[in-house]
Amino acid sequence: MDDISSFCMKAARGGGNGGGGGGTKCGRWNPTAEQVKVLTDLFRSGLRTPSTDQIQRISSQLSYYGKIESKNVFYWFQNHKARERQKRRRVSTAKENHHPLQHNNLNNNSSSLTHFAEINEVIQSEERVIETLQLFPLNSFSETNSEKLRYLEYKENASSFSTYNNFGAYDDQMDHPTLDLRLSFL
Amino acid sequence: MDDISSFCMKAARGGGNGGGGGGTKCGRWNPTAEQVKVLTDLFRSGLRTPSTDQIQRISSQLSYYGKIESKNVFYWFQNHKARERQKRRRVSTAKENHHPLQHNNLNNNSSSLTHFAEINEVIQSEERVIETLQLFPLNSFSETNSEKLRYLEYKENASSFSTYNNFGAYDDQMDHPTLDLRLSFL
DNA sequence: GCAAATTAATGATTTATTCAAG
DNA sequence: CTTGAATAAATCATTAATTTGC
Repeated sequence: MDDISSFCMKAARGGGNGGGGGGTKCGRWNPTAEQVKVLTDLFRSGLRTPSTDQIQRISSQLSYYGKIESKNVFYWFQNHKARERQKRRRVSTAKENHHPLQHNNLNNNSSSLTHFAEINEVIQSEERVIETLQLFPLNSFSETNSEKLRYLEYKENASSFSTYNNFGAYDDQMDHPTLDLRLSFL
Repeated sequence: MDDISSFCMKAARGGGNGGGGGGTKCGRWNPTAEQVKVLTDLFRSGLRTPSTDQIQRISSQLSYYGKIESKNVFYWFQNHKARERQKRRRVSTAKENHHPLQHNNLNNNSSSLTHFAEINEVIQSEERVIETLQLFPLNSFSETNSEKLRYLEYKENASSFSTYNNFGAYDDQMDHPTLDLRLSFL
């Protein structure tokens, strides 16, 4: 609880911070433009999870441009990586019905599985619920048979599988299919 | 029988992949965010090697979100499982001699952080970064046996890190830099 | 022009996973 | 079955941008 932030001198507000200047804002690391540039270049070059050694070197080098600690470098890569991914995901999603779980989860007795509850909630949006198609019927035929099948089949029949794949139907808005993702083996 | 893959229409390339966009890229399956989410949730819920039956149902359901074939589902699980394992293996490569040193460190400015593994980059589901790069070969501080620190340590030592608000003196290598930050690999 | 108020970015923490070892 | 190692996702919190009223 000894919070360091207690004795950080609040320095010049506004006017940007001096890169290597004297401003010692303590609250949190505030990277300089040069620091950000180098970090970004490293990231773009493919570095995503620098090792300790790398972090220390980066930090050491970047300290020339201003105050910085190793942990800042670590956090920067963590955040940048995560947010780039986030950004990509957002972009790739055309219509995201991302509804926070609210209430009634139908009468699924399988709601004991938290993940599934979430999945169901996400997929079946509030608007409309059509038909429930069970991915994993509780009374599915012997899973033993299914397991032994394995997907070596796919390699052989890869082409034939694609038969029933509709393409072109994914663009228009159909009713939301409801995935009933209860696993039979659970 | 009828091979779909033969008549996939080459559509708009670039412009992101449309999750629900119209592009019908044929080259390879490009999962939408929703598809990835459902698959990931299934995986997290314990599904690792879906049966043929399961795969078909999953594919059928996911086709609502975009083009998909059963084989894609199959391959996804194969790849995801394998890559998760790979990732963990890489991380725990040097874990052989696991010595817990979550104790008070930070005595040595350089070696307080210890434990390591060598992950320069981990492959993400969508992103690929495969090049290995050296950060700053100029100063070959190879004294570190490439021991990577676990950054949980940073959290623990956060207070100690922030204790030193000195900037510049934090690293023993204060020899300024020459700013030779040219990234050797750039 | 300028600050107070509001919003957007992003640094820092916490939490939930994964595989693998014991 | 439990625990260790190590994230990555989700979240919290603080700083910078910006908007707005004067």
